Amino acid sequence: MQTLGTENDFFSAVYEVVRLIPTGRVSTYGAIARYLGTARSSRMVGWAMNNSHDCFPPVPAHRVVNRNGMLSGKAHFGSSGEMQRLLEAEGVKVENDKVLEFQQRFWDPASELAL
DNA sequence: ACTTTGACTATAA
DNA sequence: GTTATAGCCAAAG
Repeated sequence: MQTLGTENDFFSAVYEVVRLIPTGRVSTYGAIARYLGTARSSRMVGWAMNNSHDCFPPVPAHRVVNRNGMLSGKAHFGSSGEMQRLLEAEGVKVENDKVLEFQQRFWDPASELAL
């Protein structure tokens, strides 16, 4: 599935939103799911990320963390600390698998894109 | 077609 | 404050 952009699949919708996350910012599964109208499908967002490897353009999944700001999906990246390394490379400080100043770094599509 | 799972979240103790 | 449990939806086995 190449998801050419005209896809209306749940996965594709997630991919688009995640790609909209600015560099140096992070978002949560719940926020994305809620923006898509499926607030209670936060788990599906993560699942979509799992398939994100088949999606193009690549999805910056490292910018998506759980509501607690913890890198819940870091284990799914190639190497240990890969996710954290990417975040730090974008200016997002991470410590103990948790985003520092998460609330400050948090990017909510429902708020940022709603204007 | 049914069961299990999963990168979550909210609530209860 | 943390830890345990339940609810949730959609896809994979």
